Amino acid sequence: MPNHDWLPASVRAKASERKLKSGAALFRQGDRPVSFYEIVTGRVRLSRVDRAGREVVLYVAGPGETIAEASLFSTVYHCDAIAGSAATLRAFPKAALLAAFDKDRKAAQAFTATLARQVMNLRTRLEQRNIRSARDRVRHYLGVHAGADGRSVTLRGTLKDFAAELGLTHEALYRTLAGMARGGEIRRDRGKITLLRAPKV
Amino acid sequence: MPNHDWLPASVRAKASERKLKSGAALFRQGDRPVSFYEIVTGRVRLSRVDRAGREVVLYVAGPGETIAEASLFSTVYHCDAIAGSAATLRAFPKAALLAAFDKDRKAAQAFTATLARQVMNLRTRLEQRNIRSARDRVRHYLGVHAGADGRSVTLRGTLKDFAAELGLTHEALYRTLAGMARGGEIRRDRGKITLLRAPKV
DNA sequence: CGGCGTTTTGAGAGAGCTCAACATCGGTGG
DNA sequence: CCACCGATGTTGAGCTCTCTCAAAACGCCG
Repeated sequence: MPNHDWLPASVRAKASERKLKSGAALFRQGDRPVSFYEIVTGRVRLSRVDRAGREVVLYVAGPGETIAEASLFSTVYHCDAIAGSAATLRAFPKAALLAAFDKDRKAAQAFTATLARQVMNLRTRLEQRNIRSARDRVRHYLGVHAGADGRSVTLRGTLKDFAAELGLTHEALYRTLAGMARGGEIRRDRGKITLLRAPKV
Repeated sequence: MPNHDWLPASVRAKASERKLKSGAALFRQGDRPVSFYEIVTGRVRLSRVDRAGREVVLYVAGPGETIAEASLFSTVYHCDAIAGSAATLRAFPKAALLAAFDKDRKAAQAFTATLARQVMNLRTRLEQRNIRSARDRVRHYLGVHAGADGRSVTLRGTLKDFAAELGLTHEALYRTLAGMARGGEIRRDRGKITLLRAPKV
């Protein structure tokens, strides 16, 4: 979800880069939001600490994803943001963003549209996680992400990344893909998966 | 997430009720969006049909949830909406909504804020689904949804509903809650769960 | 060549799912 | 008031599937 689509130039001009070491905090619960962040590289996890002192991870965001959208509309962060690896981020000042939305209705609408799309994407991923079977989960993914031809998907990262996105261990995914390929359901060639025939119901 | 918060009166006035029989389509992929819907009762599933003719369910929406947010900003629906049971919906004309946002900046911002909150909620639920252990999933839920005192949660619906929200079978949830209560970790009294002590790591 | 991360395959165990039976509760009507 | 009924709540037993731990082949880069 590249944000270059909807971020007005006036805001993009005010963006600043920020680097975090692994384990460093971008912000803490209770801090006042001053910026909105896009992750360029690395991972940042959003988490809360419960009464017992245990960390509850809410989300792990990767490259291309944004965090703290909702905080744009609230006065404090309601969770911590901690780098899970060395990470670089782009920070967009909250004030500049809100000002831009106030002046530029198109920008505001584009931002809203982006959020609406995110909502639908997240719902789709949520539905996927309801599927227990690794094979059906892969099928669901292929059905949702198939390209224009409706039969092939190009993977962005490694298979391990793919496994994480599917919420499976990489071993389970390897086995599942191998099994589907053996059964003639899919074909794999370096980062691309093609649906060969309908899975037997 | 009651939408009464952000829907301006001018739009609410234009809302119309609509009833669907089980299996009836609310809209089909490719249709032009004319309305934005809130589900009052029943279930509506969003799905696509892949080349092989198999239905891929993207999401199942229940009472209180809204569908087709993103379609407000696009010219065609990109999935089907089909009633999974007898359902009643409230329809808000797309044109009225957009017009209201254009006139009333507060309404537009409120809508955006609602979407932003939804994004965060969905991310939280997504993270929860990454947790395999039923017990840890319950703990995560309690940690996230604890009330002001940080130790108690009041369930809205039945335990079966709770199980569905957690993505567990109701049997697994019964057993887990019983086990946690037996171990002195929580206390249950009709629809309310209280955290008694920190779970042993 | 040597090291590191990804990909792949193996074996075993645990945890939740499935099927099944039963208890409980609230509403409905005779 | 009681019998009936459906839905929720509860417990039992077995099974399947993924996770976990382990190890080896493969590819890439210094």
